[in-house]
Amino acid sequence: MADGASPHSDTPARPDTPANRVLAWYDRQGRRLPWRAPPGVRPDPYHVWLSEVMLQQTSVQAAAPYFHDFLVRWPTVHDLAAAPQDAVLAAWAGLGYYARARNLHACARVVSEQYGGVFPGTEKELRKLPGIGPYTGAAIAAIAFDQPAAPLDGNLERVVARLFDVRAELPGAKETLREHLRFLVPEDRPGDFAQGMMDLGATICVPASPKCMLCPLAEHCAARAAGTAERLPAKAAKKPRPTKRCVAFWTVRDDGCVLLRRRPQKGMLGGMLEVPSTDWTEAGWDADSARPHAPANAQWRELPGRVRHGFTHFAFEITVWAGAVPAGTDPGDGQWWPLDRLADAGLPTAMRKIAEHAIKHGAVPEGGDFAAIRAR
DNA sequence: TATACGTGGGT
DNA sequence: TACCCAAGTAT
Repeated sequence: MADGASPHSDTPARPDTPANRVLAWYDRQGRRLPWRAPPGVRPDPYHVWLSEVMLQQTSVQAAAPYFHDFLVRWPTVHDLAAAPQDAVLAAWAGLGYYARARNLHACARVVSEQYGGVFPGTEKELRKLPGIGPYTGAAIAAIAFDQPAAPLDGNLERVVARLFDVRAELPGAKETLREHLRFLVPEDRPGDFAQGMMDLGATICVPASPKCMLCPLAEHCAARAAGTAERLPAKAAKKPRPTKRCVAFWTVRDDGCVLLRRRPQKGMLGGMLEVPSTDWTEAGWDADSARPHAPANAQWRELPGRVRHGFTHFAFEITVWAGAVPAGTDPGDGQWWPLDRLADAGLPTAMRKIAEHAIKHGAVPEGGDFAAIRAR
């Protein structure tokens, strides 16, 4: 809760520590985020948990609309726990890192069924739940339960590395950073301190061209004194990214349905719907090698161009074949999905691109009014 | 410790 | 265009 000592207050001035500077700065900013409770109000652990999972490796801007949608749809952890997994995955579609959605749902079920819907209030207990790792456990403990925990995310890594001029490479330097951070965390308002540090990293102590002139910690900052702030934290070099290719089969039934298939629970896009395709390989496919993988008998037409999509660890390049099949065609291990409800399928972005590509090239049933079909 | 795992925006 | 980066976790 905010109680920064005002000039007219009888409260003795707080010592000039980095934590107090961050807290004073945090109070001054008054930054509002959808999941942030007003000053002095203890936030709902369900909201804190939901937002923290959505924010894992994800920007505030991307997560915000999903956070809102989830709360409207599933106001309590019991509601989320009672939802079918397919619905949760579809609602998560487009946000990425789909294991988060599977773990979110699993976690909701544990909290609902084993904890009576009440999130545990300690880092240790939180860490046992699916999808809650070192960062998220500490963040929930600090923000929702006022525990003196020290969440260390990408923002904090950067702020702490600069504050102490830690030049060792990440991820190796992480424990060093954690040690430094431990001594900064205040007993009072640890949650606000954590959020203040994250805000600082997001708005002032940014990766390129940090705004040191505006920084409340500038006088304490060793990297600023040494002139190294701009290039910290140091990071290990990354591996080159291969390209994987496939042929995707856009299979349209003449009553206006398209064939989709659910992916296995583990691995890329686990549990999500996809456009059936060959395996994804670096070698790629020619017509003769691809044809046997088609999900149905049809006159296949290769659509012009390629769909390209960038994943974290490989580039994805898709050739789309379109084919029409009659009503009654066996979906095999897939399912027929009405084209005019494709937006409800919850396709991950790569698959949405394939669908848009096919629709753009007219691969829809003849006669019907499918011109306005939109994926997603 | 290293790798798999999405996506969109910024430079 | 290409790379970096974002409130990381699981294995």
